[in-house]
Amino acid sequence: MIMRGTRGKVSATIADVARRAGVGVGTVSRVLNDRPKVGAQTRARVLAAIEELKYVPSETARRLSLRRTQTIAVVSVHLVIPSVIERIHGIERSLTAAGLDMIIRNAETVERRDEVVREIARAGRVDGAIFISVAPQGEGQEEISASGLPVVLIDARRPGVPHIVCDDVEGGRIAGRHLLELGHTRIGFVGDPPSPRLGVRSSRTRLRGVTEALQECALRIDPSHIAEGEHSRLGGQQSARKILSGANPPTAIVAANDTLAFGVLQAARDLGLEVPGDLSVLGYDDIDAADLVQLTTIHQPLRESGTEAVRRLLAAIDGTGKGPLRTVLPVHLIVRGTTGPPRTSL
Amino acid sequence: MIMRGTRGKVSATIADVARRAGVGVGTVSRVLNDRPKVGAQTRARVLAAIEELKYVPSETARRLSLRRTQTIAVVSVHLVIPSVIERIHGIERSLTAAGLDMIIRNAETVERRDEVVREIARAGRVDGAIFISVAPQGEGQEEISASGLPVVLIDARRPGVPHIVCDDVEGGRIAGRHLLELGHTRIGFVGDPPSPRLGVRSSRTRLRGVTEALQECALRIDPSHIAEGEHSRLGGQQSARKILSGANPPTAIVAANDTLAFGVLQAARDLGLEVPGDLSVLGYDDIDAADLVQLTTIHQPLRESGTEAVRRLLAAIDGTGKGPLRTVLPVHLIVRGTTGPPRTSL
DNA sequence: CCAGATGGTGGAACCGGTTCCATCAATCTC
DNA sequence: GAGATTGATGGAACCGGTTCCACCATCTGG
Repeated sequence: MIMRGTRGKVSATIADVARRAGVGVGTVSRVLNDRPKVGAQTRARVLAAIEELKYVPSETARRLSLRRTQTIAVVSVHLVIPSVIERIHGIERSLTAAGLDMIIRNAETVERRDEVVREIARAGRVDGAIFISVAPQGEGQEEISASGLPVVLIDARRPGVPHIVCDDVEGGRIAGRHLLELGHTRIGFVGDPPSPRLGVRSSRTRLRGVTEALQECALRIDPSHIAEGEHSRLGGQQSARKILSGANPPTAIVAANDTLAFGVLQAARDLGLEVPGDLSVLGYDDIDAADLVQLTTIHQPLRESGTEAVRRLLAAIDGTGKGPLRTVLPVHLIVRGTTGPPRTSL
Repeated sequence: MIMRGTRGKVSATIADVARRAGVGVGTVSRVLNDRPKVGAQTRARVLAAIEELKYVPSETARRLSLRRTQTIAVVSVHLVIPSVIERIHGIERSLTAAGLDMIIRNAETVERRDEVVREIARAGRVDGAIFISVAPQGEGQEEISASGLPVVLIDARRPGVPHIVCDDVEGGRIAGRHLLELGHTRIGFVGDPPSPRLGVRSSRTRLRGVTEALQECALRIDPSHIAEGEHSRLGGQQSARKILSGANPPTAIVAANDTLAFGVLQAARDLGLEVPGDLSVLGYDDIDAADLVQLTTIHQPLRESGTEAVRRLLAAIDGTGKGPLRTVLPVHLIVRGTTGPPRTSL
């Protein structure tokens, strides 16, 4: 048994307004959309009728007629990752300002992602989509590009699709240089699981930056000082333990994100290592909790990445200029308490 | 210049399918909605036509026709509060499972809240709304209740509106008892700003629980050991500093949420107090970061509160039974490292 | 003074679904 | 075997906007 529109009073329609004002529906529509060619008195009469009837246009009818949903989809990995939340926050603000709705879908697994992508690709569900740290791939990508739906990626890259990224290589370099300047030479890296998962590789890119910084000093990372694991505190902890229990452990570890860095800190504690005395730890993202535990980290303009993505998406939807395929946002170092000179060099 | 539906190929409509299958639109609709009274062969033919045309029904047209938006609104305070995020996560899961869309609006200020409430109250925007730690008030409340829109509140109470809350009094009691059992007698409390702001009072309710626990032992809280400030780490820090700098400071502090508790920890560090030796700190929420800093806290079923809210809202939308006006979810204590016996009693 | 512009206006057609009603054949009932 | 019931089906009407076209006054220039 389905209940339909029975609740509340049925709101007035544009026809009611037209009748009340003694004009045609076309005229009311013109008034509503602030279009010219409406006499001053007529306009006043229509406005009065709208007021009296407490008329509010039906968004749904408008959408059907305009063939625009006024809604954009945000697809992200697990909704609890702090950096993702910050980005969504930026998106939300811009979208609201533009009078658009946002629906959120999360894609924790590859299967779920493909399902979500397919759903979105269906014509008419949304006017555009923003992907955060996920990118459509394979069949899903084909479907979505065939549908012509405007898409912008954040923290992900895919040939031919506009994307907003932070300068991950530079971030890695900055991290590496900071540790080098402190006197570290044995530097480790804890990252996300590698390749194919959800189509994002920022972890690897940051590693590349670190590597480059070391190369400038003719140093390199011992392969046994690199570990990759699940994007979680536990993952960071396990990776760090593996690295630190080796024969000649590093004196500093760069983590691909703050959550992993927290795990590294935990591992250090477990092993009785003092931070930063015995081990320096450097995170990435500068999420809220980083300040809490005094984590030195690379700050990314997370919220800005969201607003920028919206700007690009709206331009694509309106057909107003394409803009560059890639927008790179700057990052910078925030020194707190988890990095310092290595004990041996004191 | 407005671009209309010009991008991508125009997708097939139900009429195209009907023509292709050589049946009427009514029949196609019946097949689509899995309704009976369709012959087996006819159904097969229709399905074949759908397949051939890659037909996907227009959600917008469906909504207009059904007079249902298949969308619900989630209104929350600041989108960065971790407990809010967790709740939204629960909501998102349930809603997706039910095939509904969710739009998120945040209401950081009273003005913004009223604006959002008004927007939502407009008939036809959404089928229902969930408020998290905010509640419509005043004119907005009237408008929304006049519109007959189903609403469920989480972590907020308003007469006559169904709401999901955790047992804040009991949580406060549990917190109080835990500290009493450890031997504390001078217990302080750091909470959110008091009354009218956004219409939520859980901070005060938790305080009441603590007070009750103390009363069971014929103790009470020294009024100078209570402080209320902004819901942020800084707020907690300032409140704690005020309390701890008094003449006869407490040996333990209960915070109304984990974020405030982090501020309290910071204040303790600033003042050179050892935790839990000189000061025990007890949080509330059990957010992710609580584990990170080994904060003893009261665990609330945050995600579950979201799923429960959706369950209630869907029931209200379908008109299926009203259910109780108030649903209270249980809480429990998680002992970690920030609480211990007071030094004086050792 | 008249053809042609132009501002203002009404309303049909359309967007793409759902639903209800009329119709018709097949089966059931007594 | 006539009348009633039931299953299957087509299609018009409807949901509530937007847009385009036809039409009517005015106003303008020649």
